[in-house]
Amino acid sequence: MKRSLEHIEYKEDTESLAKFAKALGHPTRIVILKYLENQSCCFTGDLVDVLPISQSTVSQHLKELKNAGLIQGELKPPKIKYCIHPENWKIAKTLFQQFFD
Amino acid sequence: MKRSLEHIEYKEDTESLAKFAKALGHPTRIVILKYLENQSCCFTGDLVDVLPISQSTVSQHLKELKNAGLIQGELKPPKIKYCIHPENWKIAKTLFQQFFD
DNA sequence: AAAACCAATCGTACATTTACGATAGAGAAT
DNA sequence: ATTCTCTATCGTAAATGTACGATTGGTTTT
Repeated sequence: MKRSLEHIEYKEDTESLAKFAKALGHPTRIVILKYLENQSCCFTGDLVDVLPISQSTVSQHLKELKNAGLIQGELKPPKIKYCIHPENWKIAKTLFQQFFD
Repeated sequence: MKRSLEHIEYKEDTESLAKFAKALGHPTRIVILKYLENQSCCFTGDLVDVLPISQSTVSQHLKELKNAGLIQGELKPPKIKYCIHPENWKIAKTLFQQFFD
């Protein structure tokens, strides 16, 4: 019985696309990204006001989007300004376009 | 301390996009869908031969893709023929296009 | 009728995700 | 220096995801 998850090798594009897709795989994160697309940028607090979830959960979702490379955070003390990460956003867009032909 | 996960209401398009994205959120499923896009259709066994994972795991991934509506299965005894679900595929494509502008 | 084949499902183990409240830490304002 | 504000992180609980081998069930072939 094998009981430790093995990691399998995939092509880089496949991994990237899956990573981006995974980041998009929660409605809250879709809302956040749509918000950022309209506003171009915003602070964490703005999202906390808009979303029906706690501050810590919003922060967690932002962290995941950041880890996936879809957004970036800039220190604007005492706040943090989040924006779409333009280059990676473009890469993601291209990967999805290619994927769907 | 609240310890049961609440489900929050989102717009239908947001939910749909997140659902499709979630289904795309694993490299194995990306590979399966790419395979289906090229071949147009295939049997479970074909995928088991190609992928470095067990039959039951492949079956599980197929189930998730089916639940997300991205593929459909047709009985071709003793096999099962899987194809892209054209209508939903188109919907997914459109949602991603809209999302990325 | 029995054997063979294919693929779904079951049972299980472990990892990851999602949510919360509480706490911490960095900077600004008093 | 102390207080206030904002947000990340910690700790925790519950749900979901990912993988496997074993089993089951339907269909075909023998």
